[in-house]
Amino acid sequence: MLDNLGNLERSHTCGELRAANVGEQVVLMGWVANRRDFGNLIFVDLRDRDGITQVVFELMAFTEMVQETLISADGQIEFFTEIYDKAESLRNEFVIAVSGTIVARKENSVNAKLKTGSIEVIATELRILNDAKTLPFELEVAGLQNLASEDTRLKYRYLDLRRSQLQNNIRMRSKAVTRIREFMDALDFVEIETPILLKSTPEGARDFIVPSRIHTGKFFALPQSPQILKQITMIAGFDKYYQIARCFRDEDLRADRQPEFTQLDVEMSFANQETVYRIIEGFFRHVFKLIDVELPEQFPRMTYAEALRRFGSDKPDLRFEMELQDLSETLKDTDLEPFKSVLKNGGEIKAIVVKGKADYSRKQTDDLQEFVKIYGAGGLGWMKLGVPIKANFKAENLFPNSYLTDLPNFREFAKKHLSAEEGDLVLIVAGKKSVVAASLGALRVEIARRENLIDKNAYKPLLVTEFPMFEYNDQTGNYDAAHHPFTSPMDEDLETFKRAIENESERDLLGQVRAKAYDAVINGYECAGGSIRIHQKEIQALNFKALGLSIEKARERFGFFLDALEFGTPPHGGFAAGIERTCMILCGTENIRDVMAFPKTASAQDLMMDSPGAVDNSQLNELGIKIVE
RNA sequence: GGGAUUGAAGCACAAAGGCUGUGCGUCCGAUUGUCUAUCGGAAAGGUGCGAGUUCGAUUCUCGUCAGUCCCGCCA
Repeated sequence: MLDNLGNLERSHTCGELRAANVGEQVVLMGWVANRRDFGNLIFVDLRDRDGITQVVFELMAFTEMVQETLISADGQIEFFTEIYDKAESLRNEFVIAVSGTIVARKENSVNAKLKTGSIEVIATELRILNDAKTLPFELEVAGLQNLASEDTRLKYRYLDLRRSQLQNNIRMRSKAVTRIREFMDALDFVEIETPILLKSTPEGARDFIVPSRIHTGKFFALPQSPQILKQITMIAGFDKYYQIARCFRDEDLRADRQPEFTQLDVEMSFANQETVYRIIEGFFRHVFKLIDVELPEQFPRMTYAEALRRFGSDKPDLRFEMELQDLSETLKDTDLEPFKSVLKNGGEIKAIVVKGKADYSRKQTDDLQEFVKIYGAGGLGWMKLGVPIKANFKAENLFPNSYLTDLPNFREFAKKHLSAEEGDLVLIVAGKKSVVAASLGALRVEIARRENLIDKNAYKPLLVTEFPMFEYNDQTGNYDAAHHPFTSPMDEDLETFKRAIENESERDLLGQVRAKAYDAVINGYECAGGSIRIHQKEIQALNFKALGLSIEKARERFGFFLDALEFGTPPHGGFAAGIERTCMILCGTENIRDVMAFPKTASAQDLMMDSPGAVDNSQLNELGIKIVE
């Protein structure tokens, strides 16, 4: 029934034949994407990784297209019963090999939708290399409104991956990684592999842990990132390190987050921020050429503080405006609640102006109200600068002196303090600074999405600099490392840093210390992050103290690293870039699963292989592990 | 840990407190210029699972499972 491949070899892929190939004998192999049966004439769309080529099977060779080649010299019509019967038995996703002649299609039967649409293959031999069951879902059909649901497609991931979109994405990713290697190699970086089996350090994200059989009761941990090891390659004198490194974090998933992911991990000796920025910029510039996008030689820069102030986010999407505007000063004497008490408690009042959207309905603003509540905002103030002006708060309380007392004066207020015009919608959030930033920053992005304000062809990179060194932890009352515990404070803030540590009463100064830490942001995605590290043990010791980590604890966790730091550590720094997030932008998708061959679901399962799974008791016994119910 | 949302034939989707249905796919037949073709016919089989309300639930309620998105989390 099925044929053997035998010694047949493929001559072309299904995407490369053109009018110039007319007359050639070719051998194509691939999958049957579609079959159109006309009784004595069958068209098969043959698909491989490269594209689709139309193959023609005729019972009798008498069309004008093939006259010259297939009708015998004496004018006898040739019948091709055997091959034709075979062609009739073809079904979607059968794997076949076709030998045949390339002919030009007549002008009126050219298919402009196909790269190969000007030609077709008249089959002279057909080998059915494998059959296929009817697929559990359709791959790609013209007019198909919706793909099968994602869980079905994830279960049959190998089928979903046949779709051209995923094929293209995974190929793009491969090209990107190749380009990265080219780029790093040309700059004399050394690719060094670091262990996957590491030691757990209870900092940061949850570790995935791996039990040791030989050392019963002890565990390895998978790397959250090769941070310490890459720093050690600097101490080891490699000067420039890189790795395409798999990282593992046992945290909840998001549209752009999976428990395992890949980073370009880079570290350089004798480098300051500028040195690293040049590599980051160069790397992204090089990779984005894959999609014919020329990123600027120097990325725009913005401090963390400025990003938060203007955009309410440390990863602002610069493809659209709608910046946050501060009304705290303007309204400092207001009597209007809750603005008044917010200001009294050290909070702030900020607003965004949505151009031309004064016609938002009550339902729409209610929707937005609910949206900001997700981020902890108490509510959303709004002013619709239409005719008449509408607002969900009263003007007479807004200004204590009441030189503005009626509604039309909102117009002047909005014009003067927010540059808002007739027809605009003003949205206001008041509250704790962090809540205002989070809610209004998210609202800014949400509205841009809803209102289609984002140019899909724009690519806006940004370097966000001067990240804070520490984050206050409400739960423990301590300051945690905002980046990681080896990040260097900024030289300018070194005095503050020391004072905060030496005087218990000035501990809160830690919140003001800035780090030599930075992110690269593209289109609102954090695509890379890094820092200059501490290379002197005194500063490192101070930092542990700031983090509330005793010398003993620090030694227990990073003793080997502290030792290493004492043997002549060069100044060094680096970054890690998210391969998936970068590829998401290159591929124009908003979902990380679209750039990973075998992703997991939002609940961290693999539906294809059904992992994670149980293990045999014998395995557990060998590891000395008991499952507690 | 929490919130939102979805779950009906192989796939997608409409509908409605009482009968479910449509498109695609599948199968059979016809068909020599289609491009996911056209025409005719057929099969298949059901509202994730459990409980409750009800004369009656796919619809309402609760729980649970699964997908997606988000908050928390992600040094």
